[in-house]
Amino acid sequence: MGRSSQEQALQNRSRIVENASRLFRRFGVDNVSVADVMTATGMTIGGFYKHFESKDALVQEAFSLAFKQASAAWHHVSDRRYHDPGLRSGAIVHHYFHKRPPDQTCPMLAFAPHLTAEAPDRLSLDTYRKGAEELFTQFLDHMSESQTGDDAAPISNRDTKVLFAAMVGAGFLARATGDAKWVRSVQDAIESAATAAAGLR
Amino acid sequence: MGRSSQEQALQNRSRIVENASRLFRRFGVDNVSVADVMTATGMTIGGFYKHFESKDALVQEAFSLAFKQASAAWHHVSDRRYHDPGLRSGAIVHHYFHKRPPDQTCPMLAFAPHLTAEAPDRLSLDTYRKGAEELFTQFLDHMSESQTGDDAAPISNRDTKVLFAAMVGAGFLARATGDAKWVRSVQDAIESAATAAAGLR
DNA sequence: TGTACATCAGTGAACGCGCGTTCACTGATGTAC
DNA sequence: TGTACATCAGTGAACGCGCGTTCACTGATGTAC
Repeated sequence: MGRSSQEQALQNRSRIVENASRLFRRFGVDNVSVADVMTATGMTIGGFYKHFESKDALVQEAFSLAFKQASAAWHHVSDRRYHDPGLRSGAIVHHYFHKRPPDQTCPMLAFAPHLTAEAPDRLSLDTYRKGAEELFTQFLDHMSESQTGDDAAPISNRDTKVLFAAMVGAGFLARATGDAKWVRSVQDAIESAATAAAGLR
Repeated sequence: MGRSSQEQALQNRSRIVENASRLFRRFGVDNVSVADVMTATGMTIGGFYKHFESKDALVQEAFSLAFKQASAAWHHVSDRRYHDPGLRSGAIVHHYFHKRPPDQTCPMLAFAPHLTAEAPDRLSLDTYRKGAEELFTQFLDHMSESQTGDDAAPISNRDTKVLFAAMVGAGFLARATGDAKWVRSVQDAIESAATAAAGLR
C-alpha cells in the first residue's frame, strides 16, 4: 500500500468525516476513538494525521456535516404537503422522536453532552454554538412557514420556541433512559401539543 | 496520620459523596477524577477504595444525593405562597433557569450526558433512571398541586409535561452554549408560557 | 484501669490500560527532463 | 513517450499522558485480657 492518488485521498478524507459523524452521533464523541473511525473507514490510525490536525478538528467537521444533514432532513419532512396544518407540526415532532435511526440522532443532543461551559479546554464550543443557532433559526422559520397559507394561522413564536426546547429535552431524556414509559408519555404530550397549537390559533 | 475513628470515617465518607455530587454537577462526571474529589475533601487517593468499590459506585451515590437535593429545592420554591397561581408556575421555571449556582445544576442534565443507551458498559444507568422518573413525577404533582385551590384551575397534565421537557431542553442548550442570546429567548418563552398556561385555564 | 495486640482508615508510590499523537518507513503517484 | 527522481498518502509500532485501581506500609483506634 503506497501513496494514493490525490483524488482518492480526498475521497478518503470525506469518508473519514462521514463515518466520524455517524459514529459520534450514535455513540457519543467520547465513546468513539480516532482508531475506531479509521477502522470503520478501512484504514489505519497513522494516516489520520495526514488529513486532520487533531481529533478535535475532526469533531468540528463532523459537527458541520451533522448539522447540514439534520437541516436537510427537516426540509424533507416539513416540505411534504398536508391539508391539515396541525398535522404538519405534529408530523415534524413525530419524525423527530420516532423516525430517526440511531446514527442520525439530533446533533444538538449528540455533540453537546461533552461540551460544558464550565469545562474549559474544549475548542469545538464555537463550532457547536454556530451550528446550533443556525439549526434553531431554521426550525423557527420552517414551523412558521409550514403553517402559513391555507386557512390556518401560524403557530406563535413563543409556542414554537417552547416546542423546540421540549423536543430537545425529551430527546435528551430518551437518550439517557432508553425510552422509559414516562419519557414516551412526555413525547406524546409534545406531539399532541404541537398539533393543537397549530390547530387552534 | 494513622487510623481514624469509626465516627470520623463515616463523616469522611459523607463528605466525599457531598463533594463528588457538587463537583460532578458543576463540571460533569467525566471531567472530575477520583483524585479531584479526594483532594477537595482533603484526603489522598488511596483511601478512596476503603469506602467505595469503584468510581461508578461513587457516581451512583452522588446521583441519589443530587436528586434528593433537587427535589428538596423544588419543594422550597413551590411552597412559597403566591396569590397569582400563574406566578407560581412561572416562578418555578424562573428559578430553574436563573437562580441556581453552577454546582446545583439540575441532576437530569448533569448526569445524563455521559449515559447513552447505545454505550453499554455504564452501570449507573439504572440509578439514573430511577432518580429521573421520581423527580419527574414529583414535578408533575407539584405543578398540579401548586395551582389548585384559590380560584385557578390546574395546568393540564399535557402542558406540564411539555413544560418539563422544555425546561430540561433549554437548560441543556444553555449548558452547552454558555447562555447564547437565542437560548435565553427560548427560556423566556418557556417562562412566559408557564405563566400563561396557569392563568388561562 | 492499664497493657498488649489486632484492626483498619488513611498515605503515597506504582501499575495498567486506553487513547491521542508521533515517527521512521513503504511504495505508488506525480513531475521534471 | 519513456526514464529518474521527489513527493506524500497510508502503514503500524511506539511514545506519553491521564486516570482508575492496587499495594505495601503507617500509626491511631478498638478490643481482649
